[in-house]
Amino acid sequence: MVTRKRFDDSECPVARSVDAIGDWWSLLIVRDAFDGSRRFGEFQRSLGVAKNILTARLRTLVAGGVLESVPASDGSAYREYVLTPKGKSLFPVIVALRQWGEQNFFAPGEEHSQLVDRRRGHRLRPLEVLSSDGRRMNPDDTTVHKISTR
Amino acid sequence: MVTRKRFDDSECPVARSVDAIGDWWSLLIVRDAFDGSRRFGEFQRSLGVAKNILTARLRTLVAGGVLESVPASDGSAYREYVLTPKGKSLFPVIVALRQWGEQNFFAPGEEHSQLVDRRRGHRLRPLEVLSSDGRRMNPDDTTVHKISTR
DNA sequence: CACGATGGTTGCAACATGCTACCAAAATAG
DNA sequence: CTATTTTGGTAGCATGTTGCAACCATCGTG
Repeated sequence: MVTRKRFDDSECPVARSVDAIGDWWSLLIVRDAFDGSRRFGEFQRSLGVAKNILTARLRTLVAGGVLESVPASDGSAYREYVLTPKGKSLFPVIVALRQWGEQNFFAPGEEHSQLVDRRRGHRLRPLEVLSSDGRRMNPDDTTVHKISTR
Repeated sequence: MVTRKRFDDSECPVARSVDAIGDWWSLLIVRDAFDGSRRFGEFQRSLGVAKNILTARLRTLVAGGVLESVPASDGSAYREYVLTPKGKSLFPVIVALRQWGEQNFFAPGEEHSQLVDRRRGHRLRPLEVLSSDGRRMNPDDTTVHKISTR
């Protein structure tokens, strides 16, 4: 169980997100789910994580509505873990992490896995933070309003 | 010290990113840095984290090139922690986490902090994953190429 | 029905985290 | 200049989390 820390009461969406997926394994499980892993054993082999930890993480991800447990697609009696819509909406998070890693942890020319447009095989455009009227936003161009009623 | 796990050898950029910032506190420290926190005490009060843990996290973030320690901007003898260019390039990651949190962890109308365009005070446009030719990409529209020479 | 594969659970050792107390240097008040 | 407070840490210890290995029940297959 990932114990909920001190931010139960937090009004910061980042803190709530981190609370839901912000540990080492959860994010990688979600990444594997995007890459097509569905079965317990697939995640376990792909990640090399201890089985009890994987059990716990899958449970919290299901409890958090990121994954759901469904009957196996091949008709067997086993179950599979698939992304919910909420889980799929993590796509920009995973892409952002991937692009940051590509830019910062690989020497030029060093090999690494790569996320591409399935139809054309091209790399994706780097994510851009845009204002509501489409201007590119750097960190300094933004500020946090502490409270809003939306 | 955040012990490096089993992915030293990984070719996946997501894993390397998670290894650098993928624990509960590091991401929140980076978020606070984007929001203007610079001093040890600022981070500590804002996050409520134990001081020894904060010390360790700041050290690993500095060692990882995400933050750097500079002389205090007010001329005092203390030091401050500021984002490096590598750290600033985490902006889309933080924004993605924030938007995911906003969409999924708050009831409609519930109050929460909000990141806005400083000039106009408007909310930011939701991040979009785009192909190199500008088509919007859903998870199913993409695939992972295991290796590339870039 | 026997046997391997799958998907776990359990117990324990090692490690990371959080809390409290402590401390030295820097700033500040008098 | 001295006393006190603030800042930015360390140190020690209790607790929580993780990783590993062993075990086990169910499923699928021959």
